[in-house]
Amino acid sequence: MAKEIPDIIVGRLPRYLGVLKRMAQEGRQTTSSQELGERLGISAAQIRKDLSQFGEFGKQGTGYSIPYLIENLEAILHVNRVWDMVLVGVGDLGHAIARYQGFSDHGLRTAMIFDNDPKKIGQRVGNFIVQDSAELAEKVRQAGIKIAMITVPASAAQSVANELVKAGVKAILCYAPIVINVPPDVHVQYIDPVIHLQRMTYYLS
Amino acid sequence: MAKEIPDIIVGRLPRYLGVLKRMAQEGRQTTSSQELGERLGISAAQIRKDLSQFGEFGKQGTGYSIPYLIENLEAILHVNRVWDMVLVGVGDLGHAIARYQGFSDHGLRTAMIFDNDPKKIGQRVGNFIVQDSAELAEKVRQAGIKIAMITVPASAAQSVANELVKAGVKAILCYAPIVINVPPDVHVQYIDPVIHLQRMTYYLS
DNA sequence: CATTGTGAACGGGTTCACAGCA
DNA sequence: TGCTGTGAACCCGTTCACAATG
Repeated sequence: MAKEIPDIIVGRLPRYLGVLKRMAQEGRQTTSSQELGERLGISAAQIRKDLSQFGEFGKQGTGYSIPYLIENLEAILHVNRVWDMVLVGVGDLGHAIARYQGFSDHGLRTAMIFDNDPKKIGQRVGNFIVQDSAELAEKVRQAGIKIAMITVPASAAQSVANELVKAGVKAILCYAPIVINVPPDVHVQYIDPVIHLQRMTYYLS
Repeated sequence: MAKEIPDIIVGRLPRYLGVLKRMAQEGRQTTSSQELGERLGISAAQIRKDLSQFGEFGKQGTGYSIPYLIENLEAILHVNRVWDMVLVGVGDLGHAIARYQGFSDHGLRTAMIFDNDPKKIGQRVGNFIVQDSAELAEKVRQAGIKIAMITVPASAAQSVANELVKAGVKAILCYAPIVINVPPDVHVQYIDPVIHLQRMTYYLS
């Protein structure tokens, strides 16, 4: 792979993959850039151009084989394997994520959960026993975990992130409503409902 | 307001507002485009240009008054009031959102919650009694609610969205991992952790 | 004949650089 | 002097349009 893929394209690939998997579940075998575009609200030309960055997956006149395209996208995104993840912060949201069933079949698996509240440590949540955050760095490094989800309060998020980086984590999904500082080789994504909601209130009278 | 503001700029405003509010809590009175940029990972020029779309909020040599800029951004985003929201789907995630304390102080308030599971209807979750989805459209319209959060399974999301649209909702935050179809005057935002995570696995060896 | 893959054209978002002002 | 606001330049992502092809 000589060429650098723009991040904005990478960001669309999981969406393509998700729609394709749903189509596969519906029993579909082939699709076209046009149909994908309609389902996603993206132009057909854009989808073709995005996919063509990684190879020639389609056939003229026929379109794309859904299983074949899924297979290739999973390989591109490195989800043709299972990534263990660590969850830090077992409040209401952490609780929900710990029990979430939607990661399997997408190359992701919650492997361990941590909290620093003595009342929570040792308790069972979903299929997990809440472990002590004090042991986070050691346990995470030992397990070779590279992906983390942070659901602690904003005030604790940066120090948790520091621990995770120390433990060798390279990708963080942060639910705390702050920007965290990490080394350039660590990727961070944010999920904050307030941001999304305020983006929409702009358009409300 | 003669000019149309690009959506990509609108999408950044809530992030500016969030950082400014945190600065205000820290007791700060003024800031600069450079400092904002460093905190957010955005160039100073971009922040100045974004803000200048809406007026001249800064002072040369001094920077921006934090309270003044907050006030203006809140007005622009229409969060200088409180928007009632409806939550549909009281699973683990809905449960967490119903109890979430992070909406207040941001112009947002969960006002009612619904589910179609007879075992959940009538139960108390947070400060709410779970109401029957069958009454959703009527209750939501009567309350004049314009914003909804959907936390039902993917298979139910579209029909819930249809009900919400019927009830006059104009903004939907969808946690179900599918694209929903709505009229062009209804805004939709999606939150799906799998999308964010797979975007990062691309960069992992 | 439908649909892909892609070079070229286009458009718009970002950065630059500096005048203007406290 | 320090920092904003902004026109101009630049760059990059998107769309267009069509040759290629099963």
